[in-house]
Amino acid sequence: MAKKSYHHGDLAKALLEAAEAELNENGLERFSLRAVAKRAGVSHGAPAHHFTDVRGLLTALAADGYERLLMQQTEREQSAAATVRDRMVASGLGYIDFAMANPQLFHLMFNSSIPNRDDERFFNVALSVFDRLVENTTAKTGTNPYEDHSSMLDLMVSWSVVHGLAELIVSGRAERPLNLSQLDVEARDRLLSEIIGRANNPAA
Amino acid sequence: MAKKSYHHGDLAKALLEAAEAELNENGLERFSLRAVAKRAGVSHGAPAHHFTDVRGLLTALAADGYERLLMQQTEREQSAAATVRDRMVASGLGYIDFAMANPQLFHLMFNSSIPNRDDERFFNVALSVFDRLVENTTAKTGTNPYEDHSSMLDLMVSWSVVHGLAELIVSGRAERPLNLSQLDVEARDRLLSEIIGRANNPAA
DNA sequence: AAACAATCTAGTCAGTGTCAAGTTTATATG
DNA sequence: CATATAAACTTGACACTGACTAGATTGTTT
Repeated sequence: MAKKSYHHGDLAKALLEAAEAELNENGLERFSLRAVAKRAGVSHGAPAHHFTDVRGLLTALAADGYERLLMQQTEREQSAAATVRDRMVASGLGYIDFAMANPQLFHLMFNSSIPNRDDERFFNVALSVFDRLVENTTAKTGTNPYEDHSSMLDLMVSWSVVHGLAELIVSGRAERPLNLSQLDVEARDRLLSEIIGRANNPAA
Repeated sequence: MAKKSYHHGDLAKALLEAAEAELNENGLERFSLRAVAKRAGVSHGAPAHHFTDVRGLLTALAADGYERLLMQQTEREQSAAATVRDRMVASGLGYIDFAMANPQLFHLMFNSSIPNRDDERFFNVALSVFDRLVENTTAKTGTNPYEDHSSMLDLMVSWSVVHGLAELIVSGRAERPLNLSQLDVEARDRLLSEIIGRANNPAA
């Protein structure tokens, strides 16, 4: 805990926090490992002892992101869970919540080739996000997507519309059609729920 | 045309081609302006005279990408245009075609903050991609999305599912659920059409 | 033929990530 | 308790990056 000692105490954690702060301030494209080290009050060579290289650090940060994404979905599902279909929509809103609250981290997790997908923790936590989608789809369609092709197509409809919405919002492309920035939280939720809901309609 | 002369002839074009080749080989995250210059057979300072800086070069390349995206959509629409709804799906398939054929360029266009969106050509050509979506939606719903809120929601459903699908495919995340790599072109088209079609169903 | 502008080269600068070697501290072992 | 060993951290070097400057070369205009 002592800040002046040669050994930091919990540098790994401090580096992760510094990395996220740097990410939010400068974006992934201007991300600098040396700036992270400086922010954590440590020399530029120090991070290597905890994360090997910049890829290792950002892989760990991205894995943390997936855990928080899952939490955000859980929160939404629990607070607004009535029907199975409502829970599906709520899960999607949690996904979009996370993206809007952590755009740079979302970008690192989904649009970057920097995180090492073979990293065990990254792989497992990313898979559990997909697993949740499989569970919700199973509850909605009554069949396991892995066993029923049509159910898997429904899963991809749900995932695609939510992920696409998140991407279009985060990149600013949804602003022109939806004017999200001028809406309060409730109106925004209703709007996004309506879009997700329309995409998830049963076949006509 | 003479390669040995001091003046290149059409260095701007050559740089764009070299940039795309570099992009495809190394990806956006390892993209190097100096490597582009070397590939074009020119010194590392030369590109500045045509594109100011690396951002200018990649903005121009991204703008080219939007033009080609539009062409790919037009091709699909013309070859498979029966009903209005079919044309909508075809337009989406063109979008995905482009993404799969040019994953790195797609990434530059949609997931990067490098291109300057205030650049006039970039802005206009990106807008015309959206305009086409507005036109198709108008034809499908019978009302202009800018005037009818419900029509705009339909537009966002269409765009989100197609863009989301493209992102999930390009990033490799659709492989586990869909096994696209093991399908031939026709089967893949049928599969993607089915997903896009389901999302665009009229309200139940 | 001469002036001028456009094009391109070459050198320099601050900044990047990684690597190797050395220093300091914590921990385990006798 | 002393000492050996491992872990944590610093420092300096290296090749590379994009941008900037000054100067050399060429095409165009007058």
